[in-house]
Amino acid sequence: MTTLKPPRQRRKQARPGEIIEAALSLFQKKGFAASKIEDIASAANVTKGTVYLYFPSKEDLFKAVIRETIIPNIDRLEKAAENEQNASAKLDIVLQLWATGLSRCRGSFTKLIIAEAGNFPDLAAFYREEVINRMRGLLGNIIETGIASGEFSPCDPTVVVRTLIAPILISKTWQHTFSTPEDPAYDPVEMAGNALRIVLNGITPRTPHTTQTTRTKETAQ
Amino acid sequence: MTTLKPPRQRRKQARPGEIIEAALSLFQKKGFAASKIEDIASAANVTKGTVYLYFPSKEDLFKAVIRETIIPNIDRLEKAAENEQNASAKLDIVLQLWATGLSRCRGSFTKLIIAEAGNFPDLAAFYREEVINRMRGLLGNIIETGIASGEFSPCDPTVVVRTLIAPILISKTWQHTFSTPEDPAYDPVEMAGNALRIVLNGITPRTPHTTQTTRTKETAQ
Amino acid sequence: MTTLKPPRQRRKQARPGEIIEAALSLFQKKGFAASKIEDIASAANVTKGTVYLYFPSKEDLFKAVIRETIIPNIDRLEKAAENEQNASAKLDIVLQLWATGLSRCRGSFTKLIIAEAGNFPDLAAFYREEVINRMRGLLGNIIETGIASGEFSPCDPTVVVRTLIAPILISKTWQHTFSTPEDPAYDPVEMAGNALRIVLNGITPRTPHTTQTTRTKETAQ
Amino acid sequence: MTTLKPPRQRRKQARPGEIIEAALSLFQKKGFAASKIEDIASAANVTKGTVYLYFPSKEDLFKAVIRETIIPNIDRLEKAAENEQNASAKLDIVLQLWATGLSRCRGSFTKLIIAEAGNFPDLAAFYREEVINRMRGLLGNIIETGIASGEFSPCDPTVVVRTLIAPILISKTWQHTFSTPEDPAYDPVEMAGNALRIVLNGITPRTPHTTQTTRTKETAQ
DNA sequence: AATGAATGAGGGTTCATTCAT
DNA sequence: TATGAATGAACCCTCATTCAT
Repeated sequence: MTTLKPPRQRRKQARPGEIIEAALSLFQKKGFAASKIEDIASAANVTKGTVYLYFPSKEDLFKAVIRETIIPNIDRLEKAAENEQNASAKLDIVLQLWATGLSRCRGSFTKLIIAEAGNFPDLAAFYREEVINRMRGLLGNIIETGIASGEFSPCDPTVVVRTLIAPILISKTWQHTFSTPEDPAYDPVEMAGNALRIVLNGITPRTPHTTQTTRTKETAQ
Repeated sequence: MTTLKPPRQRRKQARPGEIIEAALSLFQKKGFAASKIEDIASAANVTKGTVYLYFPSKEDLFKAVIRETIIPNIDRLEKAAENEQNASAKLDIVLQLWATGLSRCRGSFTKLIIAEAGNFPDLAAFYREEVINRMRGLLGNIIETGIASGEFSPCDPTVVVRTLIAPILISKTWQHTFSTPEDPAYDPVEMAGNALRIVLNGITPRTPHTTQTTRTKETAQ
Repeated sequence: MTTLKPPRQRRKQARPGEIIEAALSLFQKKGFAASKIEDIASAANVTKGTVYLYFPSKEDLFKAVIRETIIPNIDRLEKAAENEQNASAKLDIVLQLWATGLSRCRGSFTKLIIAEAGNFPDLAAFYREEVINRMRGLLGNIIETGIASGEFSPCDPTVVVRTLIAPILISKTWQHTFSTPEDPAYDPVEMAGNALRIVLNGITPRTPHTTQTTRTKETAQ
Repeated sequence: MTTLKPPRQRRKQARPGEIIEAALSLFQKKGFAASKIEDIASAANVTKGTVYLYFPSKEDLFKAVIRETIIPNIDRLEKAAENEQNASAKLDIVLQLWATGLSRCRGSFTKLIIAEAGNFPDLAAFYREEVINRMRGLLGNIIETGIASGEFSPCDPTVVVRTLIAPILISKTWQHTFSTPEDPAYDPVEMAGNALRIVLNGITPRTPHTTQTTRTKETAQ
């Protein structure tokens, strides 16, 4: 088994991955400019020089971090959607999986990308193509299917997609920007559930003269 | 007439404003840390030293930018809400005005704050107190009023507020992060209208056989 | 009377003097490098530009301060010595007057000169000639007179002079260097009295028939 | 042998010492504020950055200089005093050793501290505690012992200590402030001997019938 | 004669990058 | 392959000096 290899050997193979992981963590926590190569190195249990052995510059390391880390996740969401029958259920599973992934992640990738997009325009473009647009397409298709089947009212899918995505992204981003012990951010998973419910049903009472009954009972997560 | 004043005098009056404007632009374009005082200065057609003539430090300059740029807008929103009768109208006017302000603004403060919060906690705290919390309170109160009057279904105002705010913030943030000429971001004003409509009504058909009618017609900007 | 002149007029004449006085005060308090032209200016109730009207540079202002301030004092000491009869009395009056002058002065000139001698060698030379050497000569002559008349033991006047001067200079300098509320420096006047007493008892012949023995022989270097 | 070690290694060990030596020299020559880190660095044959590799700030470098240079000397003085029998001999050995140390030292710390105390109170306090107060205590204890044993006349030890210390400090300070080739300062060692002799004869009880003879003739320089 | 807005060289400090070992 | 000592460009900020008014 690989785990039985002598540590030194394992290390050699694993070095670049360990450095990327350490860099990811630091970039998420502090942003690109504020993450020092030396700190990344010591988080990966190597020294400064070693980082430069594998990555020609800090910027290249940053790009490697982005490329290695995000893309694999989207594939899973697409698979999951296919297994559901109706549009609501598809929306639900995609949003839940996505939010759960975000929630488990210690830092915020979105935040990082937002922060550095100005300084790394090509990275932002890469992220838009590979992540944002794929997510938009996935959710947009589900909405369109729902409209076609009468499950949803006629509406602009693009708008709905953005209204669904935004609270989740914001909740995760907020968590690393403004949350304090007294005023914690919502968890992305919770926020995803709430957002989907509101978007599906709205907050205006359905029947004009009916007392609003059970509507919000599902709110409980 | 002011244009007849000697240039030196005119400058003296105008300098702080010019510097704030230049700083706003650069901060939004590159973030706080990555904006060099020297670049801000030359964007304002002065030299480094002049910036320090009016602002004791880079951080103070940043706070001045927020104070001059954002806070006055929030005061206006609070006034506007008071003039409306029902909760929907209040929400509508507040969101429209807010989004219009954002739309006119060349950059995105939210993006800036998100980007720099980790490294400059003071700035983030200042912004949370002076901007975020005031917006949350304003919208939250409107929602509560609406619930009390039966205009809205019982729901958690905090959640609704975040669901309303998020798309607007995201649309503005996106605009400075990912938008390209071919794939422009939604304008905040448009997004605000859409988000309010969706949140008020939801996307699930109301009466099984009713056509969804005119509600969305004002959507077009 | 001059005090009846309109203030504006008086000011104009007095400007350079007022600036020199303010500069003296600040230089003594903070040293040359740490005294800002702007502070000197506002201590003299003028603005920065005005200082440059009278003194071409900070360094020139410093030199003017030295030249205008110290020299007049030495003349008085020489006069005072002439009025006393024996050498002890001359020493006493000179040291007391000198120490009193130092004591009244808020800062320490000696300290200032010591501090800046390295950066202003020509000023140090000027001070050595005009102040130090004149003081040494004055005191040295008194000692020599005293030796000649039998009032003092035969000794090297130069050494005695330095032993007399040092504690006074140090006391004043210390006051601006190390003294704290709990551990205040001696006043120069007090120190001068003590030093003279100790030195006099050392060089004044005792009773003619006592043998002073070997006590200090090991002292020789 | 150490000289065979690869230069890089040797350097690593030697760097801090080389930097301290360079700093000592520059601090003494130009004072603390006027010594640029870059100049210190190039005097030690390194660059600015290297100085910060070993010392976190200019002020810390200064403290290190004092610690390495002065404090070890005081320890030696205290040891030396313990080995002598009577108070005069203790004073003699302490002053001689101290003055010899000062004499060998190329610059004057006292001068440096006097010059910078106002602007860097921390440094002055550090020096007062670690150097001045220890010297005062050491000498003061010896005087008190001598008074108790009848070796000295009753007197104020504090005053005597200051009268003893002052000429030595001044001679060293003068050397770096006013001395010229034609008018050199007394060497601290010589000054210490002279001061001790003068002070001892003042505070040592005489015998009524001894003639004070030629004792001080060797004093002549 | 006086002002004070504006300048810009320069200092302390940080940190990505290099390179001898 | 890995190290870590050394570098030097760049940033924030200060302040002596200038000059239009």
